[in-house]
Amino acid sequence: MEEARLDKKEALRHIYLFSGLGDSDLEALARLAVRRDFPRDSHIFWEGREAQGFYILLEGLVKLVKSSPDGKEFIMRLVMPGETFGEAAVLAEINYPATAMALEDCQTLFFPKAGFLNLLTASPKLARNMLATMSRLLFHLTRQLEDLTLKEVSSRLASYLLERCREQHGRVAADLSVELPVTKTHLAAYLGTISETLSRTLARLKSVGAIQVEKSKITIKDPEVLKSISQGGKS
Amino acid sequence: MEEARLDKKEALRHIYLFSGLGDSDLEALARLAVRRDFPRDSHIFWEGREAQGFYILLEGLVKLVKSSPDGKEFIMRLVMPGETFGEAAVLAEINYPATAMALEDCQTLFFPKAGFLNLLTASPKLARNMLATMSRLLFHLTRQLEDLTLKEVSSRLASYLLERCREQHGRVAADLSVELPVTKTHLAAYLGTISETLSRTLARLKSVGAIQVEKSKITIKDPEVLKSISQGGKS
DNA sequence: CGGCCTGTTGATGCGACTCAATTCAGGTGG
DNA sequence: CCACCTGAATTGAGTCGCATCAACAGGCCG
Repeated sequence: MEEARLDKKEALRHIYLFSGLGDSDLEALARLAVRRDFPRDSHIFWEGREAQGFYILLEGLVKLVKSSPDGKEFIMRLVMPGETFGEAAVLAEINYPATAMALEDCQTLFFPKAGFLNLLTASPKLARNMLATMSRLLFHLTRQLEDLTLKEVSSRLASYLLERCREQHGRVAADLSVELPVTKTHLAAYLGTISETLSRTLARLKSVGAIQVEKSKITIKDPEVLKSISQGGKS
Repeated sequence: MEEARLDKKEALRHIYLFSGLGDSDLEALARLAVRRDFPRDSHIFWEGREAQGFYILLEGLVKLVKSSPDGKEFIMRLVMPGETFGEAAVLAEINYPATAMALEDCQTLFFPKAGFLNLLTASPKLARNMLATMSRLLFHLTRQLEDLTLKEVSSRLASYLLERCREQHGRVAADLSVELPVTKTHLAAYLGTISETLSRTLARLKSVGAIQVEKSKITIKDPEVLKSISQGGKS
């Protein structure tokens, strides 16, 4: 038991949300955290349900989705290891705004609402980190909103590829490759479209020499063209 | 000067973000706040600029917009008196995510970033309020994202009307009227469309007997039909 | 009166979703 | 090892929603 808690504490140290916290805070968080694992394709929480707490993803891949009555679904966010999800619902009296589902086998830490709120009032640093985290989320959502309303699919795809490239290599240049973290069908749902359209759009980008596609690895051949398309230039 | 500060302090008491704060916190906030007024059609801040601080709208109407190179614009949010805007950029090291513009003559209070961050660490209650505010913003944005990706214009319009009705009357029923806070062109930009399409959609809702339109006052005639349309039922 | 802005209505075209058929890859079991 | 099945990806044809372009009516104000 002691060992397990120490492990948890060390793991927490490397989570962005908890960076810079003192030992006593980390210890309290470790005591609070509950290990919860989810098999592939299982649901972690449902949109509209009362929030019990939030999660940190240790290992695996999670999608946060909105779905419409007639079966279509939109992926709000893909959660990668080290990131948190379900935070928003903990802090206001609101329900989970989306459904969370494990796309791979997942290991998470769960933080119950009440206990976490206590820690939050006790630790100004934690509160600051939380505010920063939520600000970045907000920023991300505004970007998505902008893209969906003002840009067409080819622009959104180009933006996505450039962003991923920057994230994976720190820069954008010719012949750098981007590995898609999910299937193309999922990517389509993330970009607010459907797999058929994504397929056609990828083919179009390939035909103008902007990219090269093999399986789920996409290689950027012409960054300039891609940038121009991402800014709304017609493809 | 003393009088002015006392006035400011009293005004702050009724802002949601500051509710439940102690006198000393309010006083510090009042000392920090700077009165800034903006004439109609003037810009308050620009997307992409470094955030200096955030604002509380005391009087007037503000739109937060994203605009594309080719002139189209999308209204992220309409800010009403008592609400804050520009908060997100203060807490993470990010720039303003949208442009703020006064749609009417506006009176605001401005809170410089550095000073506010100090207060934030000193007052757990303020931090909690801030987190709750941002959570609600996040919730609102996720709803917008959902609507834009999964619903068509008629559904979005119906949702908007129902929401406004609930907000203005506390309930939804036949013969309740909704007063649009902005021009129809602005509403169109808020719903992610253009004025022509909005005009046609309103006409269609009117022709099926769901609503009645006079100037900027819209009366709900058939709540059931409206609800059905808002959930994606074809109009 | 003559601009100017808002709103409405019509005709047209484009982007993207739908439906359907086919191919392909991965995994399973005989 | 091959036959089989399932889900993913691709491609084509048809349709629809909505943006675009254009013309015009009404209200407001200098």
